[in-house]
Amino acid sequence: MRKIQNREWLPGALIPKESELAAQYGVARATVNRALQSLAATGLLERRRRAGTRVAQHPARHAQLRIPIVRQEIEAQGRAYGYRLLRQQTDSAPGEADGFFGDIAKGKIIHVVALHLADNDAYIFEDRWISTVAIAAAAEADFAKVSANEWLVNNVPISTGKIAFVADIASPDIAKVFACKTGSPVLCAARKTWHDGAPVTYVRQTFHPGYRLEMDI
Amino acid sequence: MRKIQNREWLPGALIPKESELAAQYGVARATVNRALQSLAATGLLERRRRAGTRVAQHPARHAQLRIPIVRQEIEAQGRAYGYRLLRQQTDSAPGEADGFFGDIAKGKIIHVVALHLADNDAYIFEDRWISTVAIAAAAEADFAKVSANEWLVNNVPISTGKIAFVADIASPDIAKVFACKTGSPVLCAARKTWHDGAPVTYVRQTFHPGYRLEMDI
DNA sequence: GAGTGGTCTAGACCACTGT
DNA sequence: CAGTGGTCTAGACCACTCC
Repeated sequence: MRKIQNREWLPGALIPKESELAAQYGVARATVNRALQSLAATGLLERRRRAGTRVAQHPARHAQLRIPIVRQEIEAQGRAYGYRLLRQQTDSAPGEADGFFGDIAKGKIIHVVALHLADNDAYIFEDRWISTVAIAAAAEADFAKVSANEWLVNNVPISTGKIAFVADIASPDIAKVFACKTGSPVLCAARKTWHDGAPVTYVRQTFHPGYRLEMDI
Repeated sequence: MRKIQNREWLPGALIPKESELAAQYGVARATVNRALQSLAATGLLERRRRAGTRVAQHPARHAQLRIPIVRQEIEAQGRAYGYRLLRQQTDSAPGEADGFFGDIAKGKIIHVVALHLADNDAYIFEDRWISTVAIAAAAEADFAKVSANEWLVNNVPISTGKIAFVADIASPDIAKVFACKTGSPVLCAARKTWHDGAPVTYVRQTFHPGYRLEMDI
């Protein structure tokens, strides 16, 4: 890393092979290997068998985002977490989910609208659709007591997912929730999760106006 | 991972120690160690010396965001990348950078305003401040030919940074650039980078309306 | 086909931290 | 202060892929 930062090894340059570095630094090759793999994971190096290891052409590093678990995020700020269920009903898949739920029947999807609070201030407004096909137990869950977020974490096996962040403006309903003007800019996250290839839940979270999504590079 | 997904090991549970797993699976402890470290890196496990390894209470996995290199992102979509310098001048630090540049004198900061284009459509509007204290060569650079982004990548040692995403609304100027209405919601990224503890550059990028920042979980 | 990185092993010592 | 994970070593074999 020092040699890359000092530009001794320029972007695109081929660096010595593992065995040479091991000899130069007087360490075992396994140690060199772990170091180089670690740098490759952050995007500083590109490695290919037989072709060797090169300094990345665009050594922008990868950023890691810890997906915010709402309760933890709020409590980490020293604020009191609150949760309020606004609506829970069976529903059809939302148009914006864009085919996520495939042809799952109307009665098989639960629609939960809820609000996460920090010290009684609205923090995140959440629209969530849960498939009872993938998660049969969800049909009997009472999301008034436990947030759907936490219920799913505690009852559903780990799944894969995709998340997208977009900017939106507060609709009149959202503006009322956050006590802001209609048209205020708000950050939204749309998240889809699957388990075993089956759609589990689609969530659209609207963060309070002024929210900053921060991460390290 | 299978045992966590099948809920054999529940969230919060203490799992066997490395040496036991090594015996169970008939592999070396170093192999178990690498596997567990890998799962810990994705957020599925939490490990502490002496305390052992536990399944994470909220096993939401970490999302990795590849910071978009603008040219690559656009070309990956099969669109032609374009760059236009709108303004370049020495300037003082912007108020929004919030003390990032410390007490660096007014004449020591270059302010570059530029536009990244995809097939001649405005894609990202960029306001960038570069410290010539950290990067003396920047004073002579001509950002009309090369984007500041690429110039920095090719001339500045790798640095650390922070990035924040916020939602904003298009100002009249921004709206003109993107040919959208004033007040349209736009996603913005504010990025600070340091080298050797010294501030290097502060960038505020405004993405075109409708931009989605996507990542995998 | 040869050379590179990928991965594993068996063993060792160390650092941290909970009891 | 004992037990856990963290890290290193020396050696080996394998998989891939470029020439």
